[in-house]
Amino acid sequence: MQAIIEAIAEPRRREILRLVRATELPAGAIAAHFDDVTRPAVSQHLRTLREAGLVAERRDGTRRLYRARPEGLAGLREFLDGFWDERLDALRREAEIEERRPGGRGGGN
Amino acid sequence: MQAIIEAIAEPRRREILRLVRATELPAGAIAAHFDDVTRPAVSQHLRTLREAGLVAERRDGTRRLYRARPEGLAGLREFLDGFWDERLDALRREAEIEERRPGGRGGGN
DNA sequence: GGTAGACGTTAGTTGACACTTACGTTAGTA
DNA sequence: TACTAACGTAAGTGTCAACTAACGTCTACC
Repeated sequence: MQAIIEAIAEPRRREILRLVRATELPAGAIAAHFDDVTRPAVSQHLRTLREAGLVAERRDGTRRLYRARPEGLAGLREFLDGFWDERLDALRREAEIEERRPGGRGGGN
Repeated sequence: MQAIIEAIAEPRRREILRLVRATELPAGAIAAHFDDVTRPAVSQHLRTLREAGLVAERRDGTRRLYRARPEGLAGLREFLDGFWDERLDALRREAEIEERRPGGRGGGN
């Protein structure tokens, strides 16, 4: 969970994710897409993404092909959804308490 | 967008968000919840969260009350949803291309 | 007006991390 | 085997952010 958020917190890694979102790409092609960063730097980003479960790696000769793994974002998505759900639950509880109060506004919206 | 992700990338800030998710709390009460960090540090976190649109601030005398603002997470949610949607679109396009190929596998799943 | 309480802000320090350069590793090829 | 291509890895460097200590700012209350 922490690894996932830290991984996508870096703009460069989000850009990499977009590159391999639809197409499988070798590390070299990914690195060639950036003209202001070296290949080893991209390699390190790919490692971070892989350890966070956000990309899958496949060997093909001397090349390593990467593709996005959207399931890896499931944890983050659940965090967001859960945040919203529990927020709604809290508001609902407060509304019920309000409703039970003598002279409560009753019907409200 | 970048501000939102950086804000929730810090574990301490996520904990603060959970604290004010259902209840409105003054800064002092939030700081008192942590025994390994000083009050100014919490104050700085609250500023970061506020600038990212994740919490709302309300004055009450000398106190400042904070509450979560789930709408602030909408941008991040859209990012995740969009990521999934475009991924599915890409897979669908590939499937169509496969289908048009002479001798293509046709209806496959 | 003076005092106290509840905060935010500033200056300075320290640890983490993104980056580069240099090197190591593996697979294809003559 | 020797050579090359496509990578990952290690060591070192600079920058940024989370933290603390000290200070400044409001508001309530006497």
